[in-house]
Amino acid sequence: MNTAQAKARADLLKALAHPTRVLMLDELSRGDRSVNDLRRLAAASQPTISRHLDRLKKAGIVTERRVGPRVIHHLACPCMLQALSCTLEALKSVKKRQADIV
Amino acid sequence: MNTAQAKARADLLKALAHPTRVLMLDELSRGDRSVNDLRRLAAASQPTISRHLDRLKKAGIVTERRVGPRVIHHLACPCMLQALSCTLEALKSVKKRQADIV
DNA sequence: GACATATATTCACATATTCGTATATGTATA
DNA sequence: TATACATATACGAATATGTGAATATATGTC
Repeated sequence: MNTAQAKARADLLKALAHPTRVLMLDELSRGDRSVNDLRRLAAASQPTISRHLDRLKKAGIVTERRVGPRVIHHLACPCMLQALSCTLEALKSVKKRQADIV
Repeated sequence: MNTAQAKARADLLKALAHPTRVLMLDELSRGDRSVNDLRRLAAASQPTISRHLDRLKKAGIVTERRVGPRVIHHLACPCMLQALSCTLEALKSVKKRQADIV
């Protein structure tokens, strides 16, 4: 892997690497959602949610379409869900190892 | 998914989300490596490499053992490689979508 | 013990990220 | 056009992250 490739991958991972965005992607995996829908998930202000979504859009993970006054968001890269499920497995593995040491 | 779970997952993703650490994990997927081995991959100083490794260790993704004067690093969480391969697929998907628009 | 090699830590600084408040924009409806 | 609702952007402050230079620590060899 070269440097440019590594940077592109790291940028994609960064786009995921925030608790609020993790929650958002998990929710979007169950269907398209408006900004307000997603806002209810996280304890954050509306502008904050809007910016997190913008980040996901810029990374190309999420797309949007306008329906009346709302902007509906769609998970354009379902493959990124694998990265999420993979963190769950990793967490289990880390916990298990720590338990073995103790 | 609750907030604590989302934070734990995001922390794990953050540990991966840096070009140098992406390169390191890719290299460690092919076998255990010393700090100096990994240093050759990335254009960074020795202290910088050391701290990136520390970050991976604290996240539980990498373990270390001392062999003589060297510290050998081992990928303890091969499951995290899925997150890496998944970014490759996502990058392809994003590029394809952009090409379709153009 | 003196010295070379391998790795870690401290420090100071630059940059990036995240956030809420305030404000602007877009859309629908009366 | 006036008003309400949904979403986006600008701004400034707090915090986190990344970095190299200098230095400290650990290990092996002579």
